[in-house]
Amino acid sequence: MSEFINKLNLISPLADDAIVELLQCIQTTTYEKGELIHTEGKVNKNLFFVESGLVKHFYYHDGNQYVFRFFEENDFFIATDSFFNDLPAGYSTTALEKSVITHLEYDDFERLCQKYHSFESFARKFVSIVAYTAISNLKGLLYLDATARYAKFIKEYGHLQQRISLGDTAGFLGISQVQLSRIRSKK
Amino acid sequence: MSEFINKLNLISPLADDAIVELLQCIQTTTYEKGELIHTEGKVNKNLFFVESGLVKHFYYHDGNQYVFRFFEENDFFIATDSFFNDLPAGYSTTALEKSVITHLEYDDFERLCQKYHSFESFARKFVSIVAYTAISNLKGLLYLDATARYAKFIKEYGHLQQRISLGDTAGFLGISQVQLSRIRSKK
DNA sequence: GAAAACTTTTTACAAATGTTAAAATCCTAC
DNA sequence: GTAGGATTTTAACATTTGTAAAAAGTTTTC
Repeated sequence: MSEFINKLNLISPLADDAIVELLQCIQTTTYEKGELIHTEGKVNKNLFFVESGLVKHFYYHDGNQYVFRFFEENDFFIATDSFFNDLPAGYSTTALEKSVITHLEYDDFERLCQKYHSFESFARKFVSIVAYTAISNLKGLLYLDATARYAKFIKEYGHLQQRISLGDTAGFLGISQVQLSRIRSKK
Repeated sequence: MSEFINKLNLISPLADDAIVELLQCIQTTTYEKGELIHTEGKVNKNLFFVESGLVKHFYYHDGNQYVFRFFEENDFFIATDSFFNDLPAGYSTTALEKSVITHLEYDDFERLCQKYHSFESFARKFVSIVAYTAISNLKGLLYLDATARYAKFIKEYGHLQQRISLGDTAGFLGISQVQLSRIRSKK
């Protein structure tokens, strides 16, 4: 069975009736390596969950690709602009490996929130985690130079190092591949 | 009367009984220019609201002061680490001008969430705004150089330009005062 | 297993930003 | 209105990072 419900329950325990209804709403899809899960510029209000595999949020600016974040097994992700503000997504999400993704449509999400207080509580906790993670990342970007950001990346995402290319790592750090290669070779 | 309730109601309408109880919980304090509202390293789980004035989140790294964000009239703010995760605050907040601040203690916040579904809905919306704002800021930091970040700052905070010093602006942009001065004089 | 495609490293040079210190300007208190 | 303090600008030089292109290394495909 899907890990989706377990993870969700772990964040904030759901009432039984909420679980029953939730189970009827979720759907699971398999994406091949390189396949897009949602696309920049299009509204996509789903809540996604990575059952297995690895995905990245990315977007282009001046011809360079930047990577917002990676999501691995048991991570939730959303297209922030769409989910929170009904806007076209500011980034795409693609599978870096063959990935199995469960998703919940936003209309169902919102309905569950209104119908079940326990689901609304989960929703708040979930959004809190999104906010907290974003703010933590924000802090590092202001004052760390590329070398320090790379060290931070290794500390936080070290276990994924083998699965993420140098190009994607550089895109995540906001530096050029050349600079990252220099940093790697330095010590 | 405090604008706190009005702003809160605007984000997500509250049930009457929730408003009555909420009004009994909030407190208002006046801070002089330069006074600390909460301090880095200490847990502070309050939800704050700026009735009037201007404040900044800031912290030090390697002797340089960095500014997370500014909050003006009608803005909410929190010490993120504490509010979401019970951790010591990762930054301090200080008044840049004489400021009137309303606050709600976290225990009251949490109790109101559990007691009133309408308050939990507000809480989710509020946290959504926090998350969305943080992620929007995050995107800019990755790929914009200092000149472009300054342009973005002027666009978003232009109305506050007269009230924010060059030093604080540089701290917000994550660049040295010298570099900001160069950018300003360039055109 | 060889060719093609892709990824990573290296080199050389240019542009952006940091650091330190001094000069200029602005503000405030008396 | 002036002295002293704070803020902002300018200058000179060092360091970091970007860009472009080539070389080296890996992986994929037939």
